[in-house]
Amino acid sequence: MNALADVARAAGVSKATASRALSGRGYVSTDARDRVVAAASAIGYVASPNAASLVTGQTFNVGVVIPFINKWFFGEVLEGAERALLDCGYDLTLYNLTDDPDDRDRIFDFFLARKRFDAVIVIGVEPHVSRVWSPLRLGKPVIGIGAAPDGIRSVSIDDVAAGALAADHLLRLGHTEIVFLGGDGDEGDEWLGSVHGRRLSGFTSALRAAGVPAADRHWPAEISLPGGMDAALRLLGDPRYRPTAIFAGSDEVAIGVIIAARQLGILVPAELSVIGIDGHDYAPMFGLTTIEQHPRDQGRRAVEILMGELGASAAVPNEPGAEIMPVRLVTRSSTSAPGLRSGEIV
Amino acid sequence: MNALADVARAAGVSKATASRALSGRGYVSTDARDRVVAAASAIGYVASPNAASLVTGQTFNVGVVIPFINKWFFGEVLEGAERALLDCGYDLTLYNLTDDPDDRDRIFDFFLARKRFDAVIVIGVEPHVSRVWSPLRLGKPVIGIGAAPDGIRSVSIDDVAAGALAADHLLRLGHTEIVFLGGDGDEGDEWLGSVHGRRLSGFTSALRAAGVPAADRHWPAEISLPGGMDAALRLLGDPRYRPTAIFAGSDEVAIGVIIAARQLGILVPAELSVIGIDGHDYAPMFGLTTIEQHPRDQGRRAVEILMGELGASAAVPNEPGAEIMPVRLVTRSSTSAPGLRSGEIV
DNA sequence: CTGAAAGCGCTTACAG
DNA sequence: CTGAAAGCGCTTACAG
Repeated sequence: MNALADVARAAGVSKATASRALSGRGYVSTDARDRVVAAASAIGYVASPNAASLVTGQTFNVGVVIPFINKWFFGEVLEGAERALLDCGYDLTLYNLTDDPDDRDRIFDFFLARKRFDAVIVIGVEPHVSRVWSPLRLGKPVIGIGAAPDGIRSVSIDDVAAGALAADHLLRLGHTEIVFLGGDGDEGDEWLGSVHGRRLSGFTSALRAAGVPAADRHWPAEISLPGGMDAALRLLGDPRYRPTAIFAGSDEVAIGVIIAARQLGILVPAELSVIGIDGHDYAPMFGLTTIEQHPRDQGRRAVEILMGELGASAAVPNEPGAEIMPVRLVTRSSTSAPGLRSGEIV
Repeated sequence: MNALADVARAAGVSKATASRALSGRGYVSTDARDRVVAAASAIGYVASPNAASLVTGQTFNVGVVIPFINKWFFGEVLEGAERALLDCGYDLTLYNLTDDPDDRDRIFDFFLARKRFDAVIVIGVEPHVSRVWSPLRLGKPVIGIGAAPDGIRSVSIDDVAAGALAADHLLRLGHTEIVFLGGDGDEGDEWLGSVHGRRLSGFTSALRAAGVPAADRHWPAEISLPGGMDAALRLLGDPRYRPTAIFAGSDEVAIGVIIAARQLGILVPAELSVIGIDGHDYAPMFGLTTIEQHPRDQGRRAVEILMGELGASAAVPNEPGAEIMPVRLVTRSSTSAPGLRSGEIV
């Protein structure tokens, strides 16, 4: 029954030697190793990682918590992390965290707490979550991507700087009537600390620095293509006030804005400039100017950091710190100097 | 050290009783159970699933193989499967299968083969893969979603019927110049057995049944929004031949077509009707007529089937069979009777 | 209903 | 370089 024992017997060695030969740990003569490997493949030996984990304490398994799968940023991060983990021989166990509070408790306190993971990656979990859940109590390395609970290190872009960069691009083109589209309606402290809140705050600071009125620049929008479209239809459909430029909190929102503009007969960029954040796969086909980031790299980088820590036993686990990944302004055809406005034509 | 022993001692019972109290298996007096539960939470006991798996043979973990994460169908299936598994107390271990052959071997023969999973779900793995890899040799329940290697049961829509349904819709509107956009360029046997090949074959059969010439109706397109756009720009940009309708193999391709048409100044549906397959989240905002399916339900259903088998030890594992999920024609504004063609206006 | 004991399939000091 | 033995943290017949 004991599979390893069968291999050992067939190879004419002890279980200990068979184990060493197969795992590559410890000294084994070339001869013995060859016999063991041959016996293993002859028998069709498949290892039981559980048994090994039980004694070594290592699971070669990382838990990943993600709030969305079918949104571009999250899907890309997940692909990047999966690839990097696989390359290191690690499994990725996926938890899709919904808004349901019971769900959160179950994932955080039950699934993640069990001794099944060497480390945990939390994607897009906002700082304020630390009020109800501290990953530190898991007692294992944790890292956030995009955002992270307070006190947990993270890999992300500088959202404040990205917001300012987008604002600067529009200001430099001569826009002053700019609206930020994205995130919740309430600008409570929690929201201001979130990814989209930080993008807004960078944007607002840049406006102020340029001497442009910065109040009431925020229109809420669900962070998705339909969400961007809906918000833009409401915003642009109101003839009393129409901005000359929109800064969308994500490319998905920005593309929704462009589609809404087309539907309303508003020319982009002549009558409306649109800039996003992401570097979405679809950005080129819509000519979208954007602040480009590389979520796959963020996923990969987070795994690298985790691996460094898991390998070097001397390292301090969960040393706080934020790894800032680069962004870049990519100018396409959705932004230009403010031109004619339909209101003025009519 | 032995965590369960600590709990047992604190509760004044044996490890056996503590185990029974915590797992809910076997008889335990209410009194003992309460003491054990109290002791466990006082100590902060966290179970080691590995140890339990080692003796029971159950891992409460399902391996999921998926070729893409950031495509709508696949993301939805994954969300549906994840939710269903979580509700059953199962973990989902994710493997993103790329085109790299080394990758395939590693995932199929190493990662999936280990005794870490109670069952395996393969998403969108085409029939011909069975020539190089048979899931049956895993010796555990396997199920496919969307497609499945030969000999493996699956949950999917009837792609042939869906293709015919789309064709019938266009034929009924009066179209005869119809092109199918999707899938590879080569129509080899392998491809014809794939999801998009089956959609094409249903489409072709329907044309023939209606007495409409069915040869050379297939234009290759990468299955994505940019892929649909590129293919449509080439197809529609050639003035020598322009169909009055396009049947896209997926909604992503269809939306790409609509965007290409806009860019070329071709009116949809007046000059070009477009129909897709999926029921993508973005379909409504583009007014896309489509054959709607529900990938989340497919993910959920596959988990149900697996759970039924894992629960009932009497059940025959891997009994072949295809579970067909319903589709529905959803008519929106992207299809109409064929009207004026730009070529004719000029 | 409860406990002592064996054992799940491995790995790892330890002694040789 | 190799093997006998102990043990990782649980569960499960078995006998009571």
